[in-house]
Amino acid sequence: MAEDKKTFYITTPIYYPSADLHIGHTYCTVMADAIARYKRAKGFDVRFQTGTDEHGQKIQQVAEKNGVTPIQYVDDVVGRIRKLWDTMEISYDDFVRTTEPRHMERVQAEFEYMEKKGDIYLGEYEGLYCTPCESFWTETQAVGGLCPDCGRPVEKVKEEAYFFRLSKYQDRVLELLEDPDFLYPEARRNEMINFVKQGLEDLCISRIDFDWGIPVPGNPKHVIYVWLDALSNYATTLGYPDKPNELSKYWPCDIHLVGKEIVRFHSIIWPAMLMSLDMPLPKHVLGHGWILLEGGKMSKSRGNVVDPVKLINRYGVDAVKYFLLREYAFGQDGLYTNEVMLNRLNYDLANDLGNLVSRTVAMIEKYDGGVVPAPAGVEGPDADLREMGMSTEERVDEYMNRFQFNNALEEIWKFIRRTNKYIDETSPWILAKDPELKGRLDTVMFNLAESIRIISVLIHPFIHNTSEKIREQLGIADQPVVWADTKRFDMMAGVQVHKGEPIFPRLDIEKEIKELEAITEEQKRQAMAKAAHDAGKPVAADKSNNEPEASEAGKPAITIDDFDKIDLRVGKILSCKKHPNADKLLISQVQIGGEVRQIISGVAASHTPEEMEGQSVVVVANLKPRKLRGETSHGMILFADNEGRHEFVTPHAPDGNVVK
RNA sequence: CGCGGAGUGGAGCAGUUGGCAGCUCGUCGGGCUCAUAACCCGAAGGUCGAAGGUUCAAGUCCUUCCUCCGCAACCA
Repeated sequence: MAEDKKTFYITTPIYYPSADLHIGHTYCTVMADAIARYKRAKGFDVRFQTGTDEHGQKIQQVAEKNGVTPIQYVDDVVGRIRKLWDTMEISYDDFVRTTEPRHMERVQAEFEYMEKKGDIYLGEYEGLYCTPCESFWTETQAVGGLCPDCGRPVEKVKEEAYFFRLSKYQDRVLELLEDPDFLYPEARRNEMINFVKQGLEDLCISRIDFDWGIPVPGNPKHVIYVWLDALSNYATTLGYPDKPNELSKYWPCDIHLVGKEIVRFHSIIWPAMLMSLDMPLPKHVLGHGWILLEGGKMSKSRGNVVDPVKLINRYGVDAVKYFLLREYAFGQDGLYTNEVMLNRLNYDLANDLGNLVSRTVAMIEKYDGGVVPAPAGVEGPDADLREMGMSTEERVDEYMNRFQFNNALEEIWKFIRRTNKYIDETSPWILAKDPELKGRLDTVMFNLAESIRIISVLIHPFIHNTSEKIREQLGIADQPVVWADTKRFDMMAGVQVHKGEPIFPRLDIEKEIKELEAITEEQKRQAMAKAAHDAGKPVAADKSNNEPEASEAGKPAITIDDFDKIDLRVGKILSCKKHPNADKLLISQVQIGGEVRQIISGVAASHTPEEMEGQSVVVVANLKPRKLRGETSHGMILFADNEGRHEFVTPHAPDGNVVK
């Protein structure tokens, strides 16, 4: 029986450990975990894989900045990522790191296979290169032939590189995308079809300008670049290509769960690679939406990242999981606020579910000495309750098959509310007053115990700790959680219940919001203090510093001589107009002493030209002139960055004055 | 015409293949007291961004337009 268990393979993306993860990554992993646990409950032999994508230039650079080797750097971050998943009780079966030999060797084998087949060729990658920065830039990035990072001129460089014949698979990929079952949601599918129809170019898959990667077999001055390395993880861990039996057990993958930003790589490039490798294609790619904050996307530099650890410490793993799964519609972006989250916890978990368990167990203790009585007969709302209880599983299953976690949970909660209503309908406290109605009271208590038992099974894949707490109070903690038991209504008679602590204590929302905000402020403050602190000493000395906030917010210390190089002047904006050919730019004529300069500023989102005119400002006067979308800017007007809004820095002195 | 997303009762959102517009919260009124000031019932509240069109029938399909939001170009 166990032999012919159906298998099910689901993956999350492998995350890039250049920084710690935030609630967006948690969201994706929690969904994958819920699917994995659900499929296990349904009897599948599940393989759930997550991991980290550890190569590439950015890791190499961040590690250097921190004065450690790349592997030391990623070991540290990956350790914290694994700890996060442990804390969240993510039930992954395998955690892949692209720096592991089992992965690297097999990627090289793939490369050789594809090369032998003629799908990989050595060509020339042409780009604009800035030697001091060791970076390539595109034509549009390097405006005016200058490096966007350091301002020095870039040179056109042709570099040897390997290419994958992506174009060869264009028609087959298009065919795949036209299968409505392959890629969800539909909006993404249309987007991808459109993209492919515009034509696929061959993909550059190697680099020689950095070495933190998997060497190209037979030509080790090249390292394999990003996608061939990263995407392969889904198959290399299964033993591709040397262990075909293990591979075929779980391959093709059932679900690649990914964020919408990498749908393209998973629904176009990865299938094309697999076609080249003569491997079966994954069955589904699911692209989920983003969790947005008020005012836009989460971003480290804006300091508005929601830290999952903070929420878990305060409210528990199940609360965070429940919220993520219940609140957002799959595939669409969703808004996060503390208030929305706290409301969910209170209404659904504390009021509806937690309170239902409390009141039921309390009544069984009060009326029956804590032992669930046997039912006497069916009447009134009994049949409706039982029918709904035993059929909820079907509706949950339907939604889960369409990856609609929010609706699946909503179905379970409909039954929870139905059970609360049943208590009102039957008014056990009235039945308890009349000894002749004891039989009826017994039936009611039994039906409630059965309903809650079913609920405990239904919620188990999503919030298993809560399920176990409920089963503890129901007195069935020692019995295995069996999915098929959601179809029964005859298991609770004679069971001894135990009243315990409230499963979810009710929260004081206003107080919690205030405290969460205080914590966020404190974290921001610490990050800034740390950045300032780190800036004061050589970076190499601080090996423990892995916080990207620090490197982004803080700048290295400079001397007074460095500062002296900058010529700061007071200027007065005489006139201002919008840049005719750019959304964010304003062009100002600025009086600086006897001179009038044209200076362009990227502040159109914060100020109208009218607001600019007449302002006194501080200007960097000796900045090299530069063209911006066709207009020359000679200098820079300073603004204070107030959470994205540019505020004027106003000097109270005549124009032309030196600022020092 | 750069790419994409969104505009649905006070708020946040669902609305599969077109078939009487739903959910949670909030508001108002009522019920109950077993329970975590929880639970249950009822009510008010929407020209589904605008205008055309297809259809017996459109939030749902087509066209045009308006407004927001990401990304990209650009933020000396």
